[in-house]
Amino acid sequence: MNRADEILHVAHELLVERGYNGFSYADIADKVGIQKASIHYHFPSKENLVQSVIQRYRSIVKSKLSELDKIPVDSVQKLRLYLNYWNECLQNKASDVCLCAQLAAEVPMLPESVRIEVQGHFEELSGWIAGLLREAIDKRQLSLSADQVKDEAEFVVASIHGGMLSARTYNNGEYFNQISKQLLIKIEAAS
Amino acid sequence: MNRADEILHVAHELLVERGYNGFSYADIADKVGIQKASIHYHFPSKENLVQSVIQRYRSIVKSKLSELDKIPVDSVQKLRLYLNYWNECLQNKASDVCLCAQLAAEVPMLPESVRIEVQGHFEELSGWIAGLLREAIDKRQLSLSADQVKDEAEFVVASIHGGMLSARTYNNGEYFNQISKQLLIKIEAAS
DNA sequence: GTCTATAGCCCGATAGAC
DNA sequence: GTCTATCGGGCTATAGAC
Repeated sequence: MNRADEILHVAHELLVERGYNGFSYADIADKVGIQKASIHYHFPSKENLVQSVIQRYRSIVKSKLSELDKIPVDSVQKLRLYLNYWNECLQNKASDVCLCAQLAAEVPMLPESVRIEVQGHFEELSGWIAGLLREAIDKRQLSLSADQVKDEAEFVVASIHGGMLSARTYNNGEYFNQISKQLLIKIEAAS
Repeated sequence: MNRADEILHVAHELLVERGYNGFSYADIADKVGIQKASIHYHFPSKENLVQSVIQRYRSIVKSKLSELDKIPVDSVQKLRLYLNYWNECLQNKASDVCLCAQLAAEVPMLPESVRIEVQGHFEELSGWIAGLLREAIDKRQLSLSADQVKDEAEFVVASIHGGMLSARTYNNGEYFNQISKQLLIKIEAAS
């Protein structure tokens, strides 16, 4: 891992833990073991750095979701695998939420380039979930009309992000686990 | 409204918009039309000020919820009224979310006294919703076992807070409206 | 690429006059 | 209660040596 990647990795951790306004170049420098000024060589501004962190995150998410898509299981099971991934993260550390769910709280203050990336992730995630729902409808595993799919997908996204917020607030990943179980029960109830 | 209340009111607005790390005494001073130092006379530290803002918020919430409890409608309708309240807030301004949902994202960084207030609000809200669910079960409007009530209430809280996050991210209160509609559909489906 | 040094600004908080 | 002035420190960012 080269120095730029190292900085992106540490910045990601700090962003998830503390948000845009809650971390500084000094924090990164301490963790990486370099000086503040060296970070500016790789990423000229904080806005640029954070945008790069999110772009990297989004590309990782995209590849993980397409890996999920390749697994030969039904679409509700794919959603279950996505929820399990976050459940494992949150059981280890209750504040280890999705980067974009974390930054969503700061959206009104974020530089525009960063805000656009956060919105982009939300759209991509709800788009992926909408795809799962359509697949389940086609296979008669779900009885939902086509014009309800988008709203249902946004509901699923909101429940997931809200579950992360609850786990973080109570400092207990088990809240996310229970909330995601309730979510799956409700989705499967519409079958 | 005396000066202390005025400061609390403005600090609340700034906190909801920008979070704990996103606003300063200078911001409050500008909006109220006084000097920074004057704020310290009323609230010696930022931690103290924010704790006071949340305590005031929680007491207002508590009185509004007990007003709702007095209305002679069924419990699902009470939840609908709670959701409608937030829906109106978010239609006017998509970033006008619950103070504690906003601060939840910053929980790992908050001073302990503030974090405790945020957790307290979460518990109180989910407790109120659990009460509604039990009432509906007693009246045979909902078929849910007693040991599912707490998880169901936490799920409702998470969906609401996640809906606020989505409205803020997309800068569009309509997202909250749709998400809260989906939530009510799912709750009523279990009847 | 990384360093030291520093500019320029904002932060929370305090002292003391009025 | 509110003011002016200021302290000590943190912030992002830049300049320039190595």
